[in-house]
Amino acid sequence: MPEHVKTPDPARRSERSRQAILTAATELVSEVGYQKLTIEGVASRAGVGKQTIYRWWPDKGAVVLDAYLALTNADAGLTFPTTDDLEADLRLVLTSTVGQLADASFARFYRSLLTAIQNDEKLARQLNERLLGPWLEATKERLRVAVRAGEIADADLDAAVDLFYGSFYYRWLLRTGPLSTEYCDSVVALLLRALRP
Amino acid sequence: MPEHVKTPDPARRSERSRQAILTAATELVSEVGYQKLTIEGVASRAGVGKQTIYRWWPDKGAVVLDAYLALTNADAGLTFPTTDDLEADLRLVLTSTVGQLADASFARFYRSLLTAIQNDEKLARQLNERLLGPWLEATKERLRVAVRAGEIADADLDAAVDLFYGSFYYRWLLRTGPLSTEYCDSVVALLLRALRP
Amino acid sequence: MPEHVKTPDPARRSERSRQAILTAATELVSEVGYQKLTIEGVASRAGVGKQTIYRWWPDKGAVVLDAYLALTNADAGLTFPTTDDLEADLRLVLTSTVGQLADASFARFYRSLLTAIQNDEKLARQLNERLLGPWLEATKERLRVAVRAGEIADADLDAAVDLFYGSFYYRWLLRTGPLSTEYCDSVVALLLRALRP
Amino acid sequence: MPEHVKTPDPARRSERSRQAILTAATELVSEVGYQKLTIEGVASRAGVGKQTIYRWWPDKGAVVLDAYLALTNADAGLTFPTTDDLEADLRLVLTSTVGQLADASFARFYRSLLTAIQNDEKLARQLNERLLGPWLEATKERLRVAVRAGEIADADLDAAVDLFYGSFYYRWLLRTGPLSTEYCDSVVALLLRALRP
DNA sequence: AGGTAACCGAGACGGTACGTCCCGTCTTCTC
DNA sequence: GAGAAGACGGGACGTACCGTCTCGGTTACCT
Repeated sequence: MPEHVKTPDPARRSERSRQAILTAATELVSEVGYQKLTIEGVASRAGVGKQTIYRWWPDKGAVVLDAYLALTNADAGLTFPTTDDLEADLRLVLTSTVGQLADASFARFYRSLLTAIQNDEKLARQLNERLLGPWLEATKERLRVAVRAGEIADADLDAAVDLFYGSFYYRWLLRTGPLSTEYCDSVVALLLRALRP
Repeated sequence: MPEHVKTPDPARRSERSRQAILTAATELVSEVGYQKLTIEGVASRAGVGKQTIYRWWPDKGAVVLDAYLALTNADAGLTFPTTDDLEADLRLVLTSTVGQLADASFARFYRSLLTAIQNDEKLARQLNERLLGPWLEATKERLRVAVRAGEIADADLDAAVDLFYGSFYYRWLLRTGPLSTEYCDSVVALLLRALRP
Repeated sequence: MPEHVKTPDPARRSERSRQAILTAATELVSEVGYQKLTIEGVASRAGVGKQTIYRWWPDKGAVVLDAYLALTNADAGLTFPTTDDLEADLRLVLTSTVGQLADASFARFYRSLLTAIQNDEKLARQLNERLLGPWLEATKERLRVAVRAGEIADADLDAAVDLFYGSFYYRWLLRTGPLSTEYCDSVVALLLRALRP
Repeated sequence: MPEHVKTPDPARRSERSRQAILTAATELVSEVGYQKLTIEGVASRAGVGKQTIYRWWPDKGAVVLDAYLALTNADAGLTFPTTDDLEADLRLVLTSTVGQLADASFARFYRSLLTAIQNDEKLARQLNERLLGPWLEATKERLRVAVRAGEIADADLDAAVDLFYGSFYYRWLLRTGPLSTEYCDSVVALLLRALRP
């Protein structure tokens, strides 16, 4: 497997350029959306040659993912709220997500990301590994705590977290209805009924 | 307000061309995906001038939506399975969807459509009016039947159908896990627990 | 020989664009020279898409050749001066060429053209057919008139015209010395000595 | 006028690199021609950093000139054939040049060089000083010998050598006709007629 | 003999232009 | 007047090189 693709040397990478590119991508995805975002636009706004982008990222999806992760500090640890009130914890997670998505530019950004993974399995895998997976695991861990406390039944937690987040994202992505606090309450209520011992 | 936009006369529209365009779009979206599908490609494959497409559709999203609707005969009535076994009915709906999505080219097509609506609110509205909305309503109607039969509690049905479909689409769109019959069973089981009287 | 290269239809060609392109090329080659002339620059100055250039010309050499021919009206007939004084006729041809080359922008243009043919045999052939060949033939014809009049010997006229023009272009292209009226006189004098009966 | 351009120290120059660069340039100009030769290509083939080229040569024209001079050992003395037969001497010079140009890779090289000087006056001057000038002078000296011997008239020798070489290069550079032994004979014959006492 | 300045290979960088693809509009000719 | 065909001005693609720069490493001179 010779692979003559001449991979660049990360040690020599310009941190200044990397930052400028991620910042430019973040701004542009908020301003014009993912589809209309162009590599040329990012390069120009970042004051960077196009090649510098192509050298380190395979396509614009990868740039946008990195920009999103940088923005949300995703690689830093994330913790699921864990008080002694399961219902309140679940409600908090949904309502704070509603709060984030109320910011139109964040919403556009996140929607872009989820659009991008539809056409790029590699990107989807990365998103899962670095963002969704850990978060789903944290959610399941919170539920396991509740199971051990006897608050909920020992059900199929994989399906449970899908019900939890899925109902929510379903509305948002397919735009079948508005997201509201009441809606969050309904979802949490139904989920807890499904999981009651 | 005269509006000089010179709208074409639908009476003179060529049915032959319309069909050819929808067929070409269907094939191409299966072959190359939504992002790489081009209006020029559709026109060429359909043996049609580009103007004929632009005359009748505003953009490629609308073409793909029409192609999808034509393919699934969506405008023809759709009926939710309604036997005397609610659990079986729900399970049937999910498993038959799993069956459809197992066809890679259909999956690609459907995924394309959902990608397209992320960047086009008008398209999202149309999809809701012509496809998702009626189907969600049919689902709720099935649940209302069960409520009247005393099989399930009189819960927030809007949230309930979101749990039902959402968990499913969440997995599929975000690629967080595989779709399987067992998974369908789990979702239905949890939903019924949430709705039991 | 199927040849699926999709050749464009000359009947639909935009004359306005063609003119704009040739004009822009003429100006740019005078301003910046052949090497620094870019297709993008020509397109931009002409207010034309790049594809419109690539559709009708294979490369910038061909554009520059056409621009030169349009400038010099070369396709219109050209006549070699033919009075009853051979020496004056020959001298006139050289001195008027000196005059043309004194215009720096014309000189740059012509030099560009001759540069271009060094790396493009096809272009060289076209230049010969449309410009150099007819002119060399006209020169030989003038000499044949003189032969018939008994003014000069019946020598190898091909070599004779090469001596005539070659000495001249040799100086100019290789920059071994300046072009002057006296130099023209010397060349004509030597040539006539070589050809005297 | 301090001039802070930091000129490199020729004493420390790597002879190995210099040779490798000239060799690589020679090969590449033969293989791909002057236009398609790139500094990066030369550096890569020579196993040399680009900076090492830019440090010692201003541009690729200069590299190619040096490569040509190294190839032809031009800086070593060159002598014009001087027997007691002027006609044979002249004929020998032309026919041996024909011989050299029959080598396609040499021809491409030489043509490249002459292309390069069209867009670079400084290079043209260097070529004249180091190659063309001495050779034209040697030719004129041979003719002066003939003048002193009474073999030819005391004409304008500058113009005479231009006739001699010009006719030849005119054909070759402008590709108006083939170079052959007969052609050489014709040129020499005409020149001698022009110069006969 | 050790220190240091310069050349060297390598190659990342901000750029420019390449030649191609497709956009959405416009024009021409046919049915 | 709708439609097939496709030229047009334009914008972005991903690639190739430009000429500059920065980075260790390796000489070669100079204390």
